Amino acid sequence: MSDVGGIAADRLKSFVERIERLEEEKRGLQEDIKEVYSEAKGTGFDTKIIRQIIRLRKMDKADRQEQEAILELYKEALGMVE
Amino acid sequence: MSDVGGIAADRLKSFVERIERLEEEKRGLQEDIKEVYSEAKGTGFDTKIIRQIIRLRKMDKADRQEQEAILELYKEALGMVE
Amino acid sequence: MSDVGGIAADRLKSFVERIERLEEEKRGLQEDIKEVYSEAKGTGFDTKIIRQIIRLRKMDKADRQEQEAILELYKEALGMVE
Amino acid sequence: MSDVGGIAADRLKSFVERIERLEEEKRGLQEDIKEVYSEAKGTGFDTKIIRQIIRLRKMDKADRQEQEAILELYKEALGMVE
DNA sequence: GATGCGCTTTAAATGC
DNA sequence: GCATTTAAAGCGCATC
Repeated sequence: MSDVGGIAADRLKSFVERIERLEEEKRGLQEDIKEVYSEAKGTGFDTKIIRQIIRLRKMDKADRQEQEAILELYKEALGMVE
Repeated sequence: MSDVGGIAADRLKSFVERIERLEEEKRGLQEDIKEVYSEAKGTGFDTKIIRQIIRLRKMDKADRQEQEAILELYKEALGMVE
Repeated sequence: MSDVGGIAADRLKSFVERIERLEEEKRGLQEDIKEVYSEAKGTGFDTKIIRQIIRLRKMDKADRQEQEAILELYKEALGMVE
Repeated sequence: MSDVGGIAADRLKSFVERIERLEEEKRGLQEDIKEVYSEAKGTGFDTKIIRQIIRLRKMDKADRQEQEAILELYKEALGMVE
């Protein structure tokens, strides 16, 4: 039986291993994503822009506009606009 | 057919969607991991400890690999490999 | 004297330590920067926007315009503008 | 005097400039580090090896700290600290 | 000798 | 506010 210093060692080990396995799979998907970007790049696309596109599609439109408004304000404050 | 402003819109769209799909799957795995932590917590484990164990195991592994890599480099440096 | 397996151990050590010292200083500056951001935040500024400002100031204006142009193009290609 | 669109322009400017100055210094240190690597290379060392040594020393240190942290956690878990 | 590419490192953003 | 995750920069390398 597996009680070590009041800790259920077997259960703990099981949790740790499950997590490690899932993380491994996750890493695999990350690789896949990287490959798609590579492929896109190889086809002549700019991956940085693709990333932006994906981010924008994720982002709520209202949020986006607010962000831009604040930025404008700050730019004005610094005389960065004519 | 799909050329918009000089850009192969179809291909671009395909890349974007593939990435989004993979990211979706990744998010799913992330959820799973979170659930395992929850479960562990529900069983009375401290997730902070579990996280640290996992980090440590990862480091140990990386460490070992580094050690081997450096050994290789030295062997090369000393002409011990052809 | 310090020749170990054909390697000038003393010299090597000296290089390593110099680099580590410089990296230490660099880390110190990074801390300082973080503190300035904290202070700005405490004064009510939005650090995310400050970061953007700094990035923009760094960026060559021409680059910026080109980036925007490309982004526009891609957005059009995906029908993200009306 | 410095209120522009509701923003304390002077303060903002001051923050931005402080950060830019610190970043400049940081860049200087980065240069220095690069030079040390160059010098080492000029002396016949393989910079790849040096980088690996440094990485390894960093890891060892982090590892040690992790070990201690986890030990602390376990001690806590076992009620060995007040 | 320059350019592009991939990888490592560093910075920024997100989520708890 | 901290820890994790994601994005961008910088660097060295290989190639032409």
